[in-house]
Amino acid sequence: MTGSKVDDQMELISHFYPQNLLPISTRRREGIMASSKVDDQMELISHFYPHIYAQLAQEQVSLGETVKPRRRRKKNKVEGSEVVMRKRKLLSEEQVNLLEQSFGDEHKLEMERKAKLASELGLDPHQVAVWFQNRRARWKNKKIEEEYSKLKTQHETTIIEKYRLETEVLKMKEQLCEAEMEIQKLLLERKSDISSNNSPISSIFSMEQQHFDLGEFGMEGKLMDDNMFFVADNQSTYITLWDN
DNA sequence: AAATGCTAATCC
DNA sequence: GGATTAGCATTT
Repeated sequence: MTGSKVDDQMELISHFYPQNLLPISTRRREGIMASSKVDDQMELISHFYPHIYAQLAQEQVSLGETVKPRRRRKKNKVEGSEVVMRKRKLLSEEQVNLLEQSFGDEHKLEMERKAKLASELGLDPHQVAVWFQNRRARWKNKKIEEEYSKLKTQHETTIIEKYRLETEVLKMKEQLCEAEMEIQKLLLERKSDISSNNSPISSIFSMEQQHFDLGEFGMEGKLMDDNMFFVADNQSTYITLWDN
């Protein structure tokens, strides 16, 4: 890696992440490189002691170093022939905790709260704003997913109930069909009996049957003739014959 | 090491 | 504010 490339990189880092332009950066410039350890150190400081980190950053600024937070540039962008890589640093657990706590209180972020949080966390207020924006998006997604799975289980139980009811209807139709067939069968038997006996046609098909109310049994009955009794309740149909 | 997940940051 | 990108971590 050439020196100028390192410089270019530093320029980019400071461009996107002015807060990274601190003590260590000089060492990098001087080619001592192996930056990862030093970076890790600063990262640790920023992660676990955001206040101290913020303070350090503030000192650097007041010492006159040109660390103006310029507006961030985008992603992989071709500048001349160079491909610019965007850097990204995760927030520390502590920072996230405080942000979460704050988000729990109120999803919206007014200027005052933003500034306060930013200084407490040692972050750019813009970062805080972005965090809240993203957090709201995540929250909304979660809500949508919750609503979706709620509707899904609701739909599933409805489908099951529908199936159960359809089965019940089928069963009842079958029962009804059997009962009607039984009636037909018995009526036909009776009819042929009567005609073979050559006896006068009884009142089976007329409206003159005597009507009984067997309320005590929750049934209704009709006397068909001397030894046949037609009973119907809401479950099934019976023909009761008794010997004389 | 490819796939996947998460999320900070960017763009519109 | 929504959609998207891309860096980083974790999982497979």
